[in-house]
Amino acid sequence: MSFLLTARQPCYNRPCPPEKRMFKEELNPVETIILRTLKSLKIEWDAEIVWSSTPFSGEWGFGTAIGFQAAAKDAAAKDSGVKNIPQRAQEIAQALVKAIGAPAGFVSVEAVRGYINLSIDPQVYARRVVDTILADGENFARGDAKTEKVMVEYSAPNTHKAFHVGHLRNVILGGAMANIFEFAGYETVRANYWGDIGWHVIKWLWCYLRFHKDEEPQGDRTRWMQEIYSQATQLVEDQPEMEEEARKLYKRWDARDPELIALWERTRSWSIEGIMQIYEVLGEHFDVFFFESEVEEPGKKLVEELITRNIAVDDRPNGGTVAIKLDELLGLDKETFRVLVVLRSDGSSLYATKDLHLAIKKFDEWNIDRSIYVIDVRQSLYMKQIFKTLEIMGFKQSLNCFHLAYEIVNLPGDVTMSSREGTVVMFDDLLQEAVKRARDIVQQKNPGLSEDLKAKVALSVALGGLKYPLLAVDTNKVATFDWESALNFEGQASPYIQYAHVRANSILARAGDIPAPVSPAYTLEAAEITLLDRLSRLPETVQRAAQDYKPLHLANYVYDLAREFTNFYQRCPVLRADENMRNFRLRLTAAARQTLKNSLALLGIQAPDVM
RNA sequence: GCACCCGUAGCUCAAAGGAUAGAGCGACUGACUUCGAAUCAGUAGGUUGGGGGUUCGAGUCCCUCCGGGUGCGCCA
Repeated sequence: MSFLLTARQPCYNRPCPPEKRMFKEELNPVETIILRTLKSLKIEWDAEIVWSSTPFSGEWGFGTAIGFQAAAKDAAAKDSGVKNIPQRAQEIAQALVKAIGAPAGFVSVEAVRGYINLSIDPQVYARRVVDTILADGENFARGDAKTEKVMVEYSAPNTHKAFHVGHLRNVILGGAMANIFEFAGYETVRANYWGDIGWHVIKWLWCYLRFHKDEEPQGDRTRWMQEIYSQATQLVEDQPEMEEEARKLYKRWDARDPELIALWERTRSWSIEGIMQIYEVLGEHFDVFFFESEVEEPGKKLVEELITRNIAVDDRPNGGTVAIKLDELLGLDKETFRVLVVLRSDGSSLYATKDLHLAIKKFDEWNIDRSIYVIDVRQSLYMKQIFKTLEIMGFKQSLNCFHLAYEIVNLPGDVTMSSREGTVVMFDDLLQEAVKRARDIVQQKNPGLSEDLKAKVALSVALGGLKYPLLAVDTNKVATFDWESALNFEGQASPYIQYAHVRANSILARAGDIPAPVSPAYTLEAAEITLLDRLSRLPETVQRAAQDYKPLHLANYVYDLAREFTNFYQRCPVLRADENMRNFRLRLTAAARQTLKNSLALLGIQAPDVM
C-alpha cells in the first residue's frame, strides 16, 4: 500500500543538479571517460557520479568516492576474488586517473586513498565565477524555468485573534519556501487561508455584543481583537450560562441573520487589516486568499457526495457524526489512519469539511501541479487523513499534496502559546523591542547617519534578527522563545551577514566603479579560493533547498558565505593592492555583495548598504 | 495501546552514507594611527543517549532499550 507522505518525500542523495553545475563543461567529459573506463573494467555503473568539493583548504577542486562504490560492486560480482575493498578502490581510482589523463581545465588529477580528486585552475575559474555573478546580477542562481506549478499555503491566521510569535515561524518558513521555489524556477502561487468562522468567532461576536457594543478598535487592532477574545474565552470557560448564551448565537449565524453577518463582516475586516499590516512589515505578500467561510457550504456538499458513495458513514440518525473510517475502508488491521470526522452530529462543519473541498479547489482553479501545506507538526495525522481521503475519492493529485510540517514555538518550560489561554507574546511587542535594540546599536556604531536612515537600518536589522534564527534551525526542532535569545543578535545571526554585505558595499563605494572583467594575474590566496568556491555554489544550493523543502540549506549557506567573505577582506587588501589584484578583488567583492544579497532575499531578509 | 519527532562540546544548533564531526554563545589570551571592531586571530571543550546490526565506510540507514516532546471521533 502507498503512504502518501512517502510519495512526496524530498529526494535526498541528489547531488548538484547538472543544469546548474558551474563546471559542467569540464566535468562532463571526465564523467564520460570514467563511465567508459568502468565499462572496460567490467564494472556496472548506471548511477550519477557525485562530486563534492575537495576538503583541502586553499585547493579548489572536486572529488568523488566512485572508486569505493565501484570496488564494492566489483566485490559483489561473482568470481571477482576481490577481498580488500579499500585497496581495490585505490586500484580503480588509479586506473580511472590514468584514463582521465590531463583533461582541459584541470591542473591535477589524483587518486588518493580510493578517492579521485580533480583540481581546477583557479586563475581561469576565478574569472568565470565572478563574471557570471556580475553579469547575472539579481538573477544570479535563478534556476531554469520548470514546467511544474506549485502552490504554497502558509500563515493561515485566524481572524478575531492575536498574531503571536508562535505564528511567526509559519510565515517566515512558508515565505522563504515560496521565495525559494520561485527562484528555483517553479511557477509559484502563494496562498493564505483565513480562519474567519467557527466557535472562536462566535464567542468573540457574543462578547462584543454583550460588553463592547458599538466600540471601534483602538490603536493596535490585532491586540484589541485579542483582548476581547481573551475576555470571551475566560467568561465562557468560567461560567456555563455564559457559554450557553454564546452558543445561542450559532443559531443566528446559521440562519444568516443579516445584522449578525454585517457585524461579522465588519469585525473580520478589522482583523484582516491588522494582520495585513503585519505582513507588510514582514515583507510578505500573497497571490490568493481563501476563507473558511467560503468553502464551508461546498465542503458540506462534498460530504453529502461522500455519504452517497459510501466513503463516509452518516451516523447522525443515531446522534453520531459523519465520519470516514479510513482503516476500515482500507482493510488495515493496524490502526494507521484511524477515523476522520467530516461533519458534526448537528450537521455543522469541521476543519476537515472545508479542507477536503479546498484541496480540490486549489488544483481546479489554479491549475497547480503540487500543493504544499505549511502547517505545524501536530496536524500530521490530520493531514495524512485528508490526503488519504482524497486518494480514496479518486482524486489522483492527492499524491502531489505535501505537508511541510514544522515544530512549534514554545515558551520556556514547554508552555505552548495559546491565544485561548492568553499565553502569547504578541508579534508587535517583539518587533518593537527588536527595533529599539537595533536602533540603539546603530546610534552607537554609526551616529552620523540621518535619522531616517537609522530607522530604516534598524528595521531591516531587527526583522532579519528575528527571521534568521527561525530559518537556521531545522523544522523538526522545537523552538523555545525567550526574550533574551530572541533579541540577541550576536554570532551566527542575521546582523553578521548583513554586516558582511555592508562592508563589501563600503569597499566598493570607496572604489567608485566596478572594473571591467579581468583574470587574476597573481596567485590567489586560500581565502579567495574558498570564497570563490562558495560563491559558485549558490545555484545548486537553491535547487537543493527547493528539493528538500529546506530553507535551512540557504540559511547555512549565506552564513558560511558571510564568514568567508569576512575572512577574505580581513586578509586580502583590496583598495591598496596593485592594479590587477585590485581590479580582480574589487570584482570579487562585488560578486560577494551580490550573492549575499540574493541569498538573504530568498530568506526574506534585506541587505542594507550601511548599518 | 498505536504512531510521529528530538537526543551531537557546559548551553543553542550545523553536518549529500564518504576524507580530520563543525559553528555560535559562555570561559580564557590577544588585535582598532590600517578597505568600518555589529569584526578578527588563538586556547579549552566530543567514546554523536546506551547496546546490537547493515555497509568498503554510519552522527546519518535498520532493530532494540533509555530519556524528553507531540498526536490519536464531533478543537482548529
